[in-house]
Amino acid sequence: MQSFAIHMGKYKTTIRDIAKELNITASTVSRALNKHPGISDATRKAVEATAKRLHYRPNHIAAALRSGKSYIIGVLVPSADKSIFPSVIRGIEDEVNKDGYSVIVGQTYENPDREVKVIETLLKTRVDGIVVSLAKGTNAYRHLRRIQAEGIPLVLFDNTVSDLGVSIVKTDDFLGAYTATEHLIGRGRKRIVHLIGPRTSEIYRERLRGYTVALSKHGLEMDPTLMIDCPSDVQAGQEVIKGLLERGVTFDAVFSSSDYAALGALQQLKLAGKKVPEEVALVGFGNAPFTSYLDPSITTVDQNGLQMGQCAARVFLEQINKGEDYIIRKHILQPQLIIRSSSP
Amino acid sequence: MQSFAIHMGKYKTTIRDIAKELNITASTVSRALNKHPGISDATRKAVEATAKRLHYRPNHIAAALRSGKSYIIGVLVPSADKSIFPSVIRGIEDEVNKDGYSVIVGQTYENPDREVKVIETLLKTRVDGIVVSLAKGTNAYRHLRRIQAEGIPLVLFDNTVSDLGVSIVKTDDFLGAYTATEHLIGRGRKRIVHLIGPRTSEIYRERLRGYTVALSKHGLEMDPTLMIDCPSDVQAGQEVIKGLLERGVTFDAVFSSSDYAALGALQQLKLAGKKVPEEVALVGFGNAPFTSYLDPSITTVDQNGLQMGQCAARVFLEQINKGEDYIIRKHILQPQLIIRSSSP
DNA sequence: AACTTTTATGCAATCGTTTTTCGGATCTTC
DNA sequence: GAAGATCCGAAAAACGATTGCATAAAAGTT
Repeated sequence: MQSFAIHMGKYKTTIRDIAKELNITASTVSRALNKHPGISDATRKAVEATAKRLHYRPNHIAAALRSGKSYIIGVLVPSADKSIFPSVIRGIEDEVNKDGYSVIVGQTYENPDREVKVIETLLKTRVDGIVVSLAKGTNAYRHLRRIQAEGIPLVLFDNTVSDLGVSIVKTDDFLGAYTATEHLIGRGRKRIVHLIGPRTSEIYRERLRGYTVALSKHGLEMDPTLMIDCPSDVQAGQEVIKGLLERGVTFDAVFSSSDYAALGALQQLKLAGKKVPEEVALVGFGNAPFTSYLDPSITTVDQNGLQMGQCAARVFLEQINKGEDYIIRKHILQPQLIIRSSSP
Repeated sequence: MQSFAIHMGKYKTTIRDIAKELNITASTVSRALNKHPGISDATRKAVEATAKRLHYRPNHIAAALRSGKSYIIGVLVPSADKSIFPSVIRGIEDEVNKDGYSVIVGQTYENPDREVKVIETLLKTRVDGIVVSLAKGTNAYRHLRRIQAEGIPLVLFDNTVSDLGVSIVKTDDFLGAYTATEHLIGRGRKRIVHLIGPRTSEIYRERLRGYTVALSKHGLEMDPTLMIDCPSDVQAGQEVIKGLLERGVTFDAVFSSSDYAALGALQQLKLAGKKVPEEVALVGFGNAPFTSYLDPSITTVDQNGLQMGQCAARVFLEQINKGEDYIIRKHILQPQLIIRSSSP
């Protein structure tokens, strides 16, 4: 039977099999395998040896059921392949893997309804914690409260909501935008267009605030015709800039709240024969990989997704380990302005 | 107790609670919830109603333990944020979500040892299937055989290995490379450099073959000095082209086995004052997002990651549903040449 | 009315662990 | 050599669902 089992591989050896082999009980095997104190070195070694010999593979599911810990955490992002999210996910994975956790990634595709649904399936899977960057359109928070109510550690990152009594890790969007705008002002630009992202999300409201505060601090006029709502994609950036040029609006710089819109802006400016950076300087936000490849390469604000992910993971692990009385943390990460050819 | 429970949220209601409430047994509740035949409509409705009222949430873990199905599948890729993998993952997710599966993504970072380890943890998690794109350096397949031995559906995609008796979904790399090379020849190019990717992976061997067959088919000389091994990253592309230019090698086109190396090549050519495409035409492989943003935008071979993901997912689902006697499938997807400014 | 069949539910075992409780050795210590 | 103390390990009860088998009631058949 046994060698048959090994050959077929279908039969799974359990701790009971190990126990039978050694004439001890399953409980002893369990404790030996988990290095509990109160098990002699001799039996522990024996158990480990036969476990190896029988190709024992622990059944996480059974362990999860009994102990109530699945060692899986859910990470919910708008899109796993956009913006900083790939790096964030990697950062989280790297960090939690060390403690034996696996990661299930869910994507909302910026759809609030899907956000609710995916969280529901994560809860059914009995994940040990949930790390979320909200969809841009999310404005109700029942699903998040439910997570809290279940007593499951919840960490928000990047696109967050403040007044929920939950741990948060995010970029200092205000500071990033402020620094970027000030940089343009320092280069002598007076009429700076700002492409505002979807105001439903705190991120873009903060970036807008950074822009306006920088202007007023330096005594520059705040012209509403230069502050334009613009989704975070290439096409939208193109259209907005095209509209400005057609209407004959004059401007000498563009600060876009996203790299994608900045790219669209760049394309449209080149098309219209405007020299970048000579006639119009350009700054994006996010340090997307392509920004450094463009011609000219574009100045942008780096958010360090890897670090954000690691930080979020550590906050999560802290909550897990502290249990009931964990402390709610707010980590505001410093963004960094990366100056490139579009605003030298 | 109950209202307290609802408020605290910590107490999880189980099927037993529902059963007690209705004076029936847990088995009936289970069957009602799973829409088994042989449960009257009346009790099914009643069960569903009280389930809702008590905020019942099925415990996937318990179900998984008993039924042996976790409804989780593992997807293993070199890096979730590179090349076609983001799209592939999305494609897989979209498809398997429909059937109630969740996805755990593992990353190998192109490290064969890590590949073995991650597969081991996926097996411990008792995933219902594993979908893998091999790391470039992988050349032993014990870990894959183990998956097969356990009787767990395995699907390889993109970077695969043929002689393992396992389902495969991949791009026709030969055809892609052949088409790309022929395209350059058709534009009158005679001395075409080929940047060969890591030959440990079948992908790059096939692309090389496509290149050579196209040359010989059109009676062009096969010059070894133009066929250069080159890792798939920007810097390597830069270095190789720089070396060629310094050594005074003449060439009028570059066909790179990866977009990243192509990008490096482009940068170096521009730096050296070579006009692209006039003096040197350029074709990449993979249709990475940035290729269309560059100046000039570069011609490349699109692999349609989304489709590949969906296809892999469907193959997997088919295996799951067929059970023991599933058929091994090989899907070879047609790549598409996308002609842009770098080789108009 | 006495059967067979169908339908709807209950009973109890099971999945593979973890964990609490408890009992029996072995070892101190006076 | 007896009373504790100390260690190891056994027994058994969970965890929350699924499922084969049994069975009672209802329905159908002649």
